Amino acid sequence: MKAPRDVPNALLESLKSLGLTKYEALVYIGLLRTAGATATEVHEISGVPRASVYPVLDRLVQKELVSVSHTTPKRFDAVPPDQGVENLMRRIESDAQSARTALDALYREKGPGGRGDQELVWTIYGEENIRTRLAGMFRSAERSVEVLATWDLLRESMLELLDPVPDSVSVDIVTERWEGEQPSRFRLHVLPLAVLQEIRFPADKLLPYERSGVFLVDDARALLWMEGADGQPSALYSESAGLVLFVRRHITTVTEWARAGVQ
Amino acid sequence: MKAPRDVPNALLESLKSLGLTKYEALVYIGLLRTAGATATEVHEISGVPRASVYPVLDRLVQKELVSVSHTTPKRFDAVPPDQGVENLMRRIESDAQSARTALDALYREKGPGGRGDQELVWTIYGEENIRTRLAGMFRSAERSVEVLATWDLLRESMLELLDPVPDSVSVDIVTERWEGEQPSRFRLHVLPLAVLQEIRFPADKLLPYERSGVFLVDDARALLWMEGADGQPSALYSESAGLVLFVRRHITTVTEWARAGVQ
DNA sequence: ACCTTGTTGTTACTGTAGCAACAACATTTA
DNA sequence: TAAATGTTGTTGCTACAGTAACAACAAGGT
Repeated sequence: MKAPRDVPNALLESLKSLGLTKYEALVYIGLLRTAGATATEVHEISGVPRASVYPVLDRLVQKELVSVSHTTPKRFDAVPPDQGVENLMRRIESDAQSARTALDALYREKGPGGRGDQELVWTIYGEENIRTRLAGMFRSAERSVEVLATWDLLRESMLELLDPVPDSVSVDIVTERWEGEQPSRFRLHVLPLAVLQEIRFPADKLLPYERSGVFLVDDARALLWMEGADGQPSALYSESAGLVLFVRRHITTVTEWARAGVQ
Repeated sequence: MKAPRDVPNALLESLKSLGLTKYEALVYIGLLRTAGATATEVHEISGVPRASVYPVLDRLVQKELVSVSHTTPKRFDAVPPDQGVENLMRRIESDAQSARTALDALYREKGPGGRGDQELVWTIYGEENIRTRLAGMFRSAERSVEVLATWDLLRESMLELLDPVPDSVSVDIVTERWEGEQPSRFRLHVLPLAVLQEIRFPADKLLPYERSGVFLVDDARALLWMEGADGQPSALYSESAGLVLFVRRHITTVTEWARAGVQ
């Protein structure tokens, strides 16, 4: 009779998000460590009240995580972890798939119309979301793409997104340094930009170096990539004249300053 | 102001298993159909109480499913469905991954020992689980593998599992027909087996044709593949002398009958 | 200016469902 | 009989579902 050794809380949370309850997780974990246990043994190992063990085991069998013996008393055994997790994931994947198609049908009903994008400033959370928004901007560029960003950000997230930009579109990139081959496709400006480097404010406090950047397409759509101290990226996107003008000025001014050696 | 058209219940369930609540699902669906809606509009579209809309939207932003504008009043927009679903799946996948490794660590602690597999009859649910058990049996075969199964089952699930059987092990396969090339690796017995074909019982009722089969390894470990009328496969596995002997007799008898033309 | 009207965003409260936890009891096995 | 098994019912708890009310603010009319 092993002790109901306590289980890392993170593991319980993970299993919960796979659709298990606390008890189901505890019982499954307990069974992994003891093959062929009776219900009472499961209770002792997992710390789950004995009366609750029976319905929990039923559910776990239903979810294909444990198998049952035909003895009396019944004995239970856990499916190996990698396969058990896969059994759970299979259901979720299938739900995800059907949700995707059903949602997509609803989504296509409405055209891209609506005042959605005009004259509003949107905040976008999550790197993935920002990247797809940027990809959409670049793909639909008609005249110009202007980029002012830290090298870290460019290298990690940007360069591949710039591939789909049509050839007829001019691409200007401003950054503080460049490693590796310089692509001829873009007009590249490597400038020692103070705004892109470490900053002290107030004078005695060093602000952490962040990945950041601004992006302007066709002088009409702008995106600001920000990154909080926690490393969570977020962005502002807008087609409003106000923000576009601000970004326009920002890029121009910073470039001019750097060129003039103001630093 | 569109009607809060009711949403297919299956979709709500799918989204719930991806970690959303009912309200979160309704609001997200509503936003997919109306770009840049205010909180009140979201309330009208989704049918979610207006007061509940605010915390729900907060959570959706947190989960990277919607973006927010910086106007007053705030306006909200949904991330496109395929990407939204992927944002949800990313979290789940990562949970699954960490769960897998953590569980595996626990799992390896206990050796394969224990009375787990001896003298007990186990029921295994789910085709995947049965297949992995069979794979394990075949892989560890030392002398003989005997298979008596319907052709449907053999073709769909079995043949690839037999690949890892060591060369020194004799493999006997009994089935009611064979399509395609006959492998020389196995001793093959194609016999018109009544047990594997349609059966009437009682005389006027036709039992549905099922995929079924019995498997015997080294005369020591047996697995019975059953399939209920609902098509859900399940299996019995045992190393007990009783069941092994039963399967031993079953295979022998059936083969003898068929050979003698008893039909 | 003032009052009205309607909307926004927030807070508090009630109801409900599913799970967690406990107690008691009938049934079987030794 | 004693011990363990399997079942039922009750209670508490928590997160979500749903309702009501309110302060803050803007627009419009007199």
